Amino acid sequence: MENNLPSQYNLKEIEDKWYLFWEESGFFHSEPVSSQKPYTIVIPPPNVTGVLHMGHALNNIIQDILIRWKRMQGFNVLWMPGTDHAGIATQNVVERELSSRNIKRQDIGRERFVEEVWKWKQKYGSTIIKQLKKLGSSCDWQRERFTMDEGLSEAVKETFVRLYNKGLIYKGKYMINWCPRCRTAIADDEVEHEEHESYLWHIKYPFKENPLQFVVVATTRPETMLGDVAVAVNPKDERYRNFIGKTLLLPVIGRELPIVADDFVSSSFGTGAVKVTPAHDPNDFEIGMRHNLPSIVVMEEDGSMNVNAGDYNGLDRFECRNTLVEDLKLRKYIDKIIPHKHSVGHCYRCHTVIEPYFSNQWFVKMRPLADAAMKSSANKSVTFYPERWEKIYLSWLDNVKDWCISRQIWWGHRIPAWYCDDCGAVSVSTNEPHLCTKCNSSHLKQDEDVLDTWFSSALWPFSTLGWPKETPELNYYYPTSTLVTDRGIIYFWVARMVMMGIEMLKQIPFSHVYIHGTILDEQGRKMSKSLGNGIDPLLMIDRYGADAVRFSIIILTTEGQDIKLSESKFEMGRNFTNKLWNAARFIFMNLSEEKPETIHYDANMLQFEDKWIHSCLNTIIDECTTFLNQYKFNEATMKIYDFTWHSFCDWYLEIVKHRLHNATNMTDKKIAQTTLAIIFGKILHLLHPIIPFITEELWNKLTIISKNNKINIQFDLMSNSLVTSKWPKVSKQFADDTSEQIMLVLQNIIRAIRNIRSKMSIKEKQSLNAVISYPQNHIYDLHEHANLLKRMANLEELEMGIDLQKPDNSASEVIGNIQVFVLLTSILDPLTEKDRQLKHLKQLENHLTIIRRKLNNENFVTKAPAQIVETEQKKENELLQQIEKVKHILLDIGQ
RNA sequence: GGGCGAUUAGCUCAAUUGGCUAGAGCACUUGCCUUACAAGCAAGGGGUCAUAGGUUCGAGUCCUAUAUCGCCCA
Repeated sequence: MENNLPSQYNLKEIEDKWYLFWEESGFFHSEPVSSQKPYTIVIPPPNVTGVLHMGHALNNIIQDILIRWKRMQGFNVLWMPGTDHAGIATQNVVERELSSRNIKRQDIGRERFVEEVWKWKQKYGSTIIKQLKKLGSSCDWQRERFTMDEGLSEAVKETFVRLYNKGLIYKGKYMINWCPRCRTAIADDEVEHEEHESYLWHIKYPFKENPLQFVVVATTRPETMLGDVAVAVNPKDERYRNFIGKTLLLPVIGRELPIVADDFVSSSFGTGAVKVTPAHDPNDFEIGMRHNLPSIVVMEEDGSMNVNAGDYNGLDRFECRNTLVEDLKLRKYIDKIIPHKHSVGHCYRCHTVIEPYFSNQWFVKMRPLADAAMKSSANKSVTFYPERWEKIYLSWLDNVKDWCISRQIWWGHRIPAWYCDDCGAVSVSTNEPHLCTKCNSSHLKQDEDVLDTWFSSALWPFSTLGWPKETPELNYYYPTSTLVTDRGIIYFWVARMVMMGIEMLKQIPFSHVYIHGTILDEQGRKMSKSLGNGIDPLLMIDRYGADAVRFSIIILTTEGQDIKLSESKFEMGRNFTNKLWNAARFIFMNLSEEKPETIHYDANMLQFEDKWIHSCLNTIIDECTTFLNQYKFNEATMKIYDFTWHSFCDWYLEIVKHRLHNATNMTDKKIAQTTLAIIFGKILHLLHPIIPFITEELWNKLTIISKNNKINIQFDLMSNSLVTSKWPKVSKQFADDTSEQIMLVLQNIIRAIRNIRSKMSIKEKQSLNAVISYPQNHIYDLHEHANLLKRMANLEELEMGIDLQKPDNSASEVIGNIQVFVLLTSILDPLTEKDRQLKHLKQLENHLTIIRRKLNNENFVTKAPAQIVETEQKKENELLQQIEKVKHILLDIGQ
């Protein structure tokens, strides 16, 4: 076994090797075991067209940490992976690919097109899955699911039919959001609103009876006027009261338009008179309904004007706007044009301007579903972390409108509704019906449309477990434990899963929802393809290693706060993994013996520093576990980081070096070696959920070296993998407050001496003589630690005693009630020393002022808790003593 | 227009829910290639906690305004 590692950590082969081993060992696979408690996470399924970006990375790192940690805690862990079919996005991708071969989907027809998509999926669909593996994600890949799988498609049909039969799904002609580029309807929340600088066109509509008189209407979308059927005013508006019921003529077209009164019209917007275009505006649609007005559709599905647009037939909607406005200007119908800022809806898939469109679509009736979901929040069966997201989720549920679920595309779950050619009846069924349920005709045609992808995603927590079949998995793993996601899909996905879970299974789909932050670029902008400001996680993995990427990301992740990321941030993770690697190098080098002997590792045989590091470890295990329970990933990580680097490496390793290198007592050497191995082993355990690869590599080396050298590292289970090993537990026998406090004093003394060295420009290699004086009542016996102090501060001679005098020509330091004097004779620079002491004095006096300000305040002494007052008084006392000592030293220098 | 979040060291962020002299990482200064690690070690410097009021014995933390930035909804 090689005990010499290279001095720099080389990750590449290690990561692939271990991932393969874990997968082949079946560590990630879970089967229902009734005697064991499950812990389940369903992955937010990435788009099958997707490529891993930083958002995915963060999302999956968090899930993997939870999963690996719970697995180590002994839960039967299932992380259910998979992808969704991303109807519009995938169809777009395949259409684009076909068009490069000069093929339109209409050319090859629906069936062949869908075949092409499946072919594409077979070829490229696993890209993101492979990337998730690179990240180290410990998903149960044997259970990988896809929303278009047969089973999941059954779930979709079953849900549709049940909701339809219950009256919760209906079809009808309503105003929907139409994307002229994707040529499909989309849901309300798939529309992204943006502020646009545009104009408000004031247009004169002449009276039929007197064409020289006008009503001026203001509009932001003049091209829609071609579909106008009325002009509306507020009934309370004095300016127009007399015009109500009169008729106007639509400019250019000449259509007759009644003037109607409607409360909805705001008198303060524009002129207070608005054109009414029921087929192209949701508010106008409502007005149209109230006044029994017709709807005139003036556009085609691709956003071009249709025959109803008269001379403008065939023009694109924006071209039409320009031409029409020019015509209106020529014919003197424009009153004025004023700049106007307003919000314009865009398709969230392709960013095309959305057209409100009057269309026949399928809808889910949301009110009853949303009410049930709101109830589950009220009784705390679904909890959000951080909790503020609950309010946002609830307000969406509270205001939700019916959900348009039909999409005019080919890739997706085809709506299980059949229309009878003969009687027109609709049959809705999970199986294809052969006869019309109403007239028994066999001339049936299935609905052409497919369902919104989110409809199938909403079923993900149970469709992946086999529903609608009553599978053992469904019984065992549902409801799942935690859902981890970004705030961006609280409405799209989280809310809909809760609604569907409650409706279909009468049980919430998960009890915790953890909402993490969004990854932004250095300037705080969202990362996007169009801005080109994204950081590719795979490139980062390649450069820094998956562990470094995971570590860096997670240490930046604070309680749902957004994360500004730049490549340099990954250096932190790289540096830490390198540090860990080198600590291992040192340890492994020092564990080997020519003739290893077995000893009994007994708490009574431990040296001071051994007890100290054990005690610190105990605290860290406790804190780390608590923070993970609270989803405070960065705090947990910081704690282990700090312990590993600044307690274990900076102090413990340095202190035990002499026991390893210049050992006279072989048993004591073995104690040091065993402590090293035990503590380091626990560190690897604690770090494993965060940085699984390097910890696994080092753990395996550690166990082998320990075995070969008869070092009993005392783990319950000498597991061959950290994946299946046990999460460390606090052991009370090692709790040792006293050692921790003494070490703090020793560290302060050592730092003081090193500081003197530095200020007096004395080389580290030059050993010094020192005197330590402490008061009669000092609680710790420092004599025991003389050797430790001598080695760590590089002292030749060290004298210790009660109330010792300051030797001549010495630099001093006051540390609480202890005084350290470093003998410098010829090297002492009195001016430097005087500066040091004056500075220290000033610090102490400033502090004293602050304390006294409190203590002199009668209200503080009487009203603050006694404990607080007491500590302040204690501080005052200590400060006074220290100040006195420093003054004394200054006096001495002065002489 | 409504809601939420942010504003703390040059930069990126913490601060255990009101109580040690506000802490890290990076950057910076000084000295070290000390046989684990220069991706490192040792010692340092650096903050009017956005602004203005208020509550309190005590405020970075709670309340009320204001400013700036970001996100969501309409």
